[in-house]
Amino acid sequence: MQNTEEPETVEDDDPRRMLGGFIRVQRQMANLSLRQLSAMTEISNPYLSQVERGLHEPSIRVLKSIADALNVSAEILFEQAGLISGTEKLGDEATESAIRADQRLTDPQRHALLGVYRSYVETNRSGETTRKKTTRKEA
Amino acid sequence: MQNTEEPETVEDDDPRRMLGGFIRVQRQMANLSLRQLSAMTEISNPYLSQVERGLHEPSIRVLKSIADALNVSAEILFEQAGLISGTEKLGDEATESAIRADQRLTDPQRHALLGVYRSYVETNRSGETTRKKTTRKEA
DNA sequence: ACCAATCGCTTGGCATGCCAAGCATACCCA
DNA sequence: TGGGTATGCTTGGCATGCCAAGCGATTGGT
Repeated sequence: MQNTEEPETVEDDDPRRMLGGFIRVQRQMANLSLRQLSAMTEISNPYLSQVERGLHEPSIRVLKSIADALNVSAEILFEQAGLISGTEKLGDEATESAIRADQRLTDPQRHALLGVYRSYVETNRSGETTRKKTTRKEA
Repeated sequence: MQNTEEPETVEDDDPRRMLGGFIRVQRQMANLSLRQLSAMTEISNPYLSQVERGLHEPSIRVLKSIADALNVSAEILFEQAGLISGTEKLGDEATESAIRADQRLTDPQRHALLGVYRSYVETNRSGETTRKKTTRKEA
């Protein structure tokens, strides 16, 4: 950080703050102190504090153990981290991915469910007005 | 590095190698050289090389731009990275919440799809034949 | 035979992740 | 009033992420 003074907004990187805030809220909802979460995740409490305030971008390992300890599906955390949705077409594919990865389904069931899902989407597309369909690339 | 000698097997961390290998395969399938991928991702080619060989654990930012450039949905990469291993409960929630959040579905469709999904899960629970559930646990 | 281009890889180093130790505050109970 | 314990935060430094520069091997055109 080159910010020697001025307790300004971080303004450096938004996603970090969003992610941190989200984590903090989740932790508080679970009635956990930083040290308690620290014990569960094997991550030091100061670092957790910094992550929650958006001062650091946690590594994958850290992010996963946090998600794990807070009982938040990792995908949701990644979404918050700006990984998955955002500028992507993945919003559309999220459901498909989830179904594909679902271990509670047999292969035929998976296939059937995907079929139903796609038919719904297709139906809506044909009778739809202006749907926001951002098919695009990222810089 | 606590490995003072032995330039041999990495044997240090498996998931890293798995992830790296997966990325390398994807890149080669797309017929891209390291430098080409480097240009697309804005990540240096040496570092990509190291990641692919499992010498480093890439940050979220890096992982995302790789997934992006290779046209691989980020979730799949995370799966490979051992992040989203299916703790049954979370897998369940992932699918349901994905469906619930899917904006391409109308409310009745959402409801119907959830119904179908739940009935499948229920069916499997009573059927209970071959269980191939990879119950992953980590240190 | 040579040079040019391209491949993947190694190396040195700056930037950042992450932690151990310690500080300040607030709440309790004797 | 003073000590015990809980909270979140700051700081110094080791470990790791990540990159610019450069190297040896391979291919192909002249």
